[in-house]
Amino acid sequence: MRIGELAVASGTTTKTLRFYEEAGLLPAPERTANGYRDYTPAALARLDFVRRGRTAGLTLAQIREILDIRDAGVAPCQHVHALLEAHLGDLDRQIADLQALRHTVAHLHHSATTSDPTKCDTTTVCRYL
Amino acid sequence: MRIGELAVASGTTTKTLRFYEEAGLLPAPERTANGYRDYTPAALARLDFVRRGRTAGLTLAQIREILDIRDAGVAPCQHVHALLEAHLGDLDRQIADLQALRHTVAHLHHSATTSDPTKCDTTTVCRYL
DNA sequence: GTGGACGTTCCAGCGCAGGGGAAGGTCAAG
DNA sequence: CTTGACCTTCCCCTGCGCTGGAACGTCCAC
Repeated sequence: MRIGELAVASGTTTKTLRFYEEAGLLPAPERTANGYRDYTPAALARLDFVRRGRTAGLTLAQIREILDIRDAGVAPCQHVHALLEAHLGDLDRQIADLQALRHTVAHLHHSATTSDPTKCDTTTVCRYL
Repeated sequence: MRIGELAVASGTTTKTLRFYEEAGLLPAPERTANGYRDYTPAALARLDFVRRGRTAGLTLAQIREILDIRDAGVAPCQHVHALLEAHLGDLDRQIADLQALRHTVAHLHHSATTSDPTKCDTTTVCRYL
């Protein structure tokens, strides 16, 4: 399987595939006589896993950790479990932060809606912020 | 006021102040005879505005827009109002996205908690994702 | 033998908001 | 007279996940 075919099959681009190889996510494939990358179907399964990880919001570095564990012959279940737990915590924190920010902005927006613009003070640039 | 003093007074760094000047957020101040930047107290008020904008989650580019309007002698109220409204929409979208992602990750985490790790299939790297 | 669609490498840049550090000038205190 | 704390400009680096482009090789059909 050549790189272009794999790109189509995996829904990525050849650029991304070379980048993933460089980043250690995709093992360097065999080369054909002319130097072209020659992928096995395993690469497609791996890319599918990468895609699922990305969908779950994991970073490439985290996905690589999991792949490295699997490649070392160990089942990455435990690591994945811990990773997902930490990720949940991250998400909760991000959501809480964004909601707090949303409250702040909603307040600002509300005062900007109900206030009298003629009372603006030029020294503070804009009193709505 | 020298740059170091302004940095302390505004709670930023000299690096940031030069960066803001470069980015057009802070007008280039007068220079003393030896070439040092010499800030007026107005710079502090402006930095305070920048800080408030940042706290509200605005980008430096957005803050700059507001400052540019104010510097043009116009009250930026209307622009700020629209900006905040759009920002609210962005935040709502981000929060919704993160919550959807959280649901997905929570599901994955749950199956990783309740599943039997011995059933792992090596071809899919990890069935929890 | 030529065109076009593939493939290869390497280098650069995006957007965001600065940070690091070099190489040098300036000023006050000891 | 020197030390140390400031200041100046300059350019590169960070993280993240790619993307674009140049310059070149290869293969297949016509």
